[in-house]
Amino acid sequence: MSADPPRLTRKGQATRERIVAAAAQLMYERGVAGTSTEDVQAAAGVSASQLYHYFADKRSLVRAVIAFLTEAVLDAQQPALGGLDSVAAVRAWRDVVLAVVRRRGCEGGCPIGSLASELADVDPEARAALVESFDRWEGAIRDGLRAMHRRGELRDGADPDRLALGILAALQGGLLLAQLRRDTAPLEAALDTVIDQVASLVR
Amino acid sequence: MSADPPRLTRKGQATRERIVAAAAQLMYERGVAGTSTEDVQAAAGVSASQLYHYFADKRSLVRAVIAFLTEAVLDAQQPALGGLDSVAAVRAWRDVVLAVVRRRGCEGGCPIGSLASELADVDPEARAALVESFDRWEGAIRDGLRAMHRRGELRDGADPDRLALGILAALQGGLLLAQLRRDTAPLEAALDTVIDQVASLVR
DNA sequence: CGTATATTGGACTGGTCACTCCATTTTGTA
DNA sequence: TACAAAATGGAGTGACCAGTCCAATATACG
Repeated sequence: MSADPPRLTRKGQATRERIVAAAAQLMYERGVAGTSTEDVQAAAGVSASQLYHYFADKRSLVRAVIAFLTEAVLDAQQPALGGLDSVAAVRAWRDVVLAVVRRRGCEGGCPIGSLASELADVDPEARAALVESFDRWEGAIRDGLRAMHRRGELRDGADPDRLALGILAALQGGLLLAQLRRDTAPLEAALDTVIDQVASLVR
Repeated sequence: MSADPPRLTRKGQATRERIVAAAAQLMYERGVAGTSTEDVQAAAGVSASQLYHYFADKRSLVRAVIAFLTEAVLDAQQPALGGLDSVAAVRAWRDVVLAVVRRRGCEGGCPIGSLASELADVDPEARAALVESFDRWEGAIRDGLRAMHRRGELRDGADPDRLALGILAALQGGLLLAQLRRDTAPLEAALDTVIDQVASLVR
């Protein structure tokens, strides 16, 4: 499908990463449309020819940013995200997420969610990449709940897959409202509501 | 605070509304940054001087669009949104929301939520307007749950205000995931999870 | 009817943006 | 060391875009 990528020198790799990191930061703060390639050049300390040497166009830079932010977001939740196989673990993860959000003063929302909202209907390739990002996130939550279910800790009627989706959606909606109101209360309410529901399904 | 608004002729009023409706449609489909004032002019069939006769600048047009879409979104959920004072009523509202989303093929997400994500951190006035929009939405949900609580239909431990926030967040997150995946399943899972939680708190 | 005011047409502008081009320097490797 | 490929500098380009300007027309109202 894709042609062979041009070989990258160590220096080239470093430059490329600097560009992606700078772009990710700016696009998170101002959105993709609000970030010009010139802004990225200035922030990364590179010239136009460098940026376009490593990326075919702005959209392919955006795809690299999606990959970069996906790793950053999932990493920031580790190790809590890795073992969500008890209500206590889920509540601990909730606390980790809230700490991250508080640290940045409720600004910025979810890096992946913001990109998803902006790009879902205007950039099909970005959308596909974002679907994959959310699949990984959802998968991590689902694995924990499935483990609980397998061990018989959840009632038979409970559907761990749907609960995982419910938790992820509550997180995204809670983050949006927290960003808008500059207050973590909506995020706390959202997560606690779905986590209480999980708890109520424990035998 | 604001100067007296220039008087509008019937014709002027109609022109102004045509501009707002066209802008709302385009900004919903492509985002605010993705919609140029020239696009709006073409879609509304007006000239640049007309647009800038009725709106000081693009940002004030955006504020009008927020008001317009807020009414549209809340209206689309009536009368279901008005009487959410039983679990059955909440589930009926859920079905109304899902019908709306299905009708548009899961494209577009939430008109207000999308604007919130794009504007929360870059346009303080827009953010304030969007906070008000969500307050109205949340208020409608909260009123229903409070009525249930007042009538003693919810357990004493239940907090109707937090539940209302949880429902709104689940809706927003579910809409985002549904938009991204082009599938209503995430929205159904999100809403059902929080609604089941409400149901589990009924005496 | 007459006049003040609202509405409209449409060309124009200064700035920004994504992206290109070509020359030059640096790096990997035989 | 020599050479091919990679990396970089930086000016340039055509398109687009928010907002302006002034003249012309339509409308309200005394």
